[in-house]
Amino acid sequence: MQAADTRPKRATQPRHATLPRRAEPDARRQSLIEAAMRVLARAGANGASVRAIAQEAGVSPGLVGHYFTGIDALIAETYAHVDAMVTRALDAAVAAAPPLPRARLEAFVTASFTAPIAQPALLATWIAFWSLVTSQPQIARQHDEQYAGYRARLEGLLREAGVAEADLRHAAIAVTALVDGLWLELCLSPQCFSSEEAG
Amino acid sequence: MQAADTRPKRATQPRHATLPRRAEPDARRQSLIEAAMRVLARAGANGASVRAIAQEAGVSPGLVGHYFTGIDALIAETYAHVDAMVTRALDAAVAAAPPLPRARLEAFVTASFTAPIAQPALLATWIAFWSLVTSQPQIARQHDEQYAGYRARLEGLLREAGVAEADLRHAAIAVTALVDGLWLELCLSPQCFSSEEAG
DNA sequence: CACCTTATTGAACGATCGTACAACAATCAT
DNA sequence: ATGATTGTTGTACGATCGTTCAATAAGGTG
Repeated sequence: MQAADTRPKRATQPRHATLPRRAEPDARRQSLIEAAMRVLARAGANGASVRAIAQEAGVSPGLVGHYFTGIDALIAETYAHVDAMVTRALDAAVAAAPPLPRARLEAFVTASFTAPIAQPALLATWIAFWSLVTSQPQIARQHDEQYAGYRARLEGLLREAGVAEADLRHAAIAVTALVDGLWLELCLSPQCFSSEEAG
Repeated sequence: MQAADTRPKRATQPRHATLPRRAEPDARRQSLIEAAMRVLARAGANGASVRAIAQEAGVSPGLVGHYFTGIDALIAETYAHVDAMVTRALDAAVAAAPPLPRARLEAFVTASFTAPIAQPALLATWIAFWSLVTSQPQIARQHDEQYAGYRARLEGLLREAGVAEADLRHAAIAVTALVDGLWLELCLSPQCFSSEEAG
């Protein structure tokens, strides 16, 4: 099918000093996911193309198709990676708090507005992922699972803090919504707040 | 420049019974904005192209460039239109409430989860707009203005309800965040709630 | 009627998109 | 060394993107 012409095949562009030319598959996958995060943060959801991400990772565009079924799968895995990072940061904050239930809950909430979480750079990842939720059922399922995990962790903290079992679900939903809403406002327009508390 | 061949120029596709062939400019603009809303709701942010919107409106793709400077401007105006619709619905709900300050505030909040506001179809408009906020300063300014208007209206209701002047700003931000977070959860995963209240 | 204005069309352009695939290169087993 | 395996490249393809623009059609004015 291809128009078979001269076929110059030599590679010329220098790699920008990241991974060895032939890396272990896991490291390469991770490298692509992290490149996707950087491109999403810099260029937004519209600019996160296969070519841009591959160039950011210092590899050829064709390699993306070798590790992921498509660009949507890469974005989904990027979201899962960010979600895991957030979960890790929150768990660490809770573990580092004094063993009082109330303090652990507050550490969970305040950690959502500091550290590696509250940066507007992550917003583009969420937006790119959300834009796939409505159209792709598989993405919707992934979103439900990750959100359920978040709420389950929060419900555990609320139970420790003495919230009645009947109100547990509503309280977790409310706190989640409040945190998400504040986080969204914080990312979209950096203004006065970052020291709010809830309860 | 064009390859001048036979030039068959007759339009063949029947318009789907909307506007006269030559409409008043304002009506045509409105028609394009509403078509953009439908396409955003159906195909998401990725599928909202100039051609898809023009076809939905029953016009030629070139007409979009005649009424808007570009697709980003069309999305921005679509967002402004949705924002105006939401504002109108909220004001109507407040006006229809009993004249007690508390009842007016509750009407404002509960109206955010009913009527023409709480439908997941609007989420795609917000997402498409948010994806432009980080990269386009003009869009960011528009977002700030519209959000400030929303908060100002809410602050007025909170002042009537007896919230202290010092806490007014924080309370408005918190309620806004809570409403936005709940609305976002509601759109992303239709589950158990829609009868929550705050205060 | 002719004339002007302008809404509208349809096609073309260049750019970029996601994906596929044959060729190349690096590592490992033998 | 030789061959097998597979990470990796570079390019090509078809599709679609946003935008532009001469040509056309419709309405208003004289």
